[in-house]
Amino acid sequence: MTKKISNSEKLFHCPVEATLSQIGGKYKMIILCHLIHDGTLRYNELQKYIPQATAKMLTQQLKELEHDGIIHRKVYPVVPPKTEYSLTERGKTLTDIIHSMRDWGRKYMAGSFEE
Amino acid sequence: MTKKISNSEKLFHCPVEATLSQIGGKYKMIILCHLIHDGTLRYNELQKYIPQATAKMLTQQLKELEHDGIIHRKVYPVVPPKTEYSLTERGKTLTDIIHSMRDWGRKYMAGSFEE
DNA sequence: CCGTATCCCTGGAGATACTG
DNA sequence: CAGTATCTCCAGGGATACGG
Repeated sequence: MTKKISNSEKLFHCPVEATLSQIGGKYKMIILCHLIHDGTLRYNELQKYIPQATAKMLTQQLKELEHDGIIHRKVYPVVPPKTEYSLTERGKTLTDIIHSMRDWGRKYMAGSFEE
Repeated sequence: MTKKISNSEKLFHCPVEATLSQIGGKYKMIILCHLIHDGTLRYNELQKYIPQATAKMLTQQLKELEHDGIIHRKVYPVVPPKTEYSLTERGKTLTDIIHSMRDWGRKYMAGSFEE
């Protein structure tokens, strides 16, 4: 059992670094992109959207986002299991960033992603 | 001598991934942040701003950004050498993204970076 | 379905030394 | 000053198998 997870009390040299400490993880911005678009997503829906991430990676990134108060994890005690991920209020404040990234990709990387 | 450098012709699952393929590198957004703020910076000025990046890493990230047409590298043939980095027109289109990240950091990570 | 636990390997990245 | 060239290491992350 390791503690780790996240860098509170670390000092950064500029605000962008501080932001990256929260959403700079390998798949975090992509996760946020889909959550912003769809509102709520189940674990396996996220897997479908982000097939390049293994289950281990996806789980880890989700855990960190939850730990940092960016997303909310709701487990339904049913069989088979059901887990839903959604943005917290803090998470919703990241919408501007993700939207500007999405818009830039559409405009300047057109044709390099599936429409 | 390896070719590598950059992922043209790769297909992404969403526009955010495409954007990240250009500026997702470890220090790229931080480099851009400073170039947007200062306009033009010399190599050693960037080193001062980003001390956690080694010379090798800084050079590599700058090369990739140049290769992707995001920054411009101007070498002055003087002694001692002088090299200036600045944003290309394409690079300037990333201003929205970096500014929204900077603003978010200031607002929601206040106190975690040197003012 | 929604994850965890292990094993394992590679390439990302640091340290160091050197050059035009 | 502005980089390059090597060597090295370890931890980020993939593959696989299993558990509630």
